[in-house]
Amino acid sequence: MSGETPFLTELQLAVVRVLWEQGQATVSDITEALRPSRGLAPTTVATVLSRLEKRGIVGHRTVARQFVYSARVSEPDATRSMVAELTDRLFDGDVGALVSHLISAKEFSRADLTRMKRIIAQHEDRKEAK
Amino acid sequence: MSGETPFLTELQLAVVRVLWEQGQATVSDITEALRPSRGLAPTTVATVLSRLEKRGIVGHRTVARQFVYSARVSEPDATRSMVAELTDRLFDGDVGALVSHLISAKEFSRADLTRMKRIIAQHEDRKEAK
DNA sequence: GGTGTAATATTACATCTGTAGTCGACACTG
DNA sequence: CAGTGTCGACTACAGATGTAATATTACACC
Repeated sequence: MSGETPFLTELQLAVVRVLWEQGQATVSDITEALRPSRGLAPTTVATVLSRLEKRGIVGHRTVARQFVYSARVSEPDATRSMVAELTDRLFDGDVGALVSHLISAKEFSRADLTRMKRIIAQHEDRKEAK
Repeated sequence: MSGETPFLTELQLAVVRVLWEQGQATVSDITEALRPSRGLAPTTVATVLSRLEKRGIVGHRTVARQFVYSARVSEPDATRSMVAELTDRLFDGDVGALVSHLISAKEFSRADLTRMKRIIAQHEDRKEAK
């Protein structure tokens, strides 16, 4: 189901993010939203959108002669598949290895570690309860 | 120091991995190593290698008229930067958010959670000792 | 010293991506 | 009805990547 892993580039992600945030948006809406950070031509945004549509990442309906785009992939799903993709590539799918890497690789603050422990504990509780 | 984040594609990673594993290797060594999984032409491997060299990911020295390549980027560093890249892209650099996502997104086994806690504890000890 | 051989260098080409210009259609304004 | 502004469609083009064929070159061996 659902289809291939949508791996989004920085720009693609920026565009889809606007859709996630606003629910739906026209080319100009998105161009505007990205103006501060990117300053792209409307045609550029349009091109990106049609390519994303070809991949099934977004869809559109026409309203008053204008395309109103919306995301076809939820943010959680996209995030999940991208993280999964990297986990596969780098850790052969072993999520534990990723976590391990995260913890040992970077200098984590005591607070970070505490937070993680809390997150883990919460998850355990949820499991427990079930 | 060190430079830009080396984001490696699947193929590039496969090639560099051979170098990480074998320390150094010629084009044919790598072609051979990847034959089972990919079956690439030697020229393809050579092309990939020279492109990687242009990016500073690998380097070579000439021995008996043959190029002996070796990685210029360590596996830990490459892994780190790729994970960091994704963390930035998806979680705005918040590693805790990534961990949180990992834990809640996937069904982790009790064992996984335990393992994580152990890893965290170990890390804390190391900090403590310091 | 000519030749075959092995390895590198060069060239090729399709696809994807970032980025955008231009063209054509249509609706609204007078 | 003609002019004009808006939008999407189409075209363009450079750089990266996957994939490889072909050209060149430097040796080692007769």
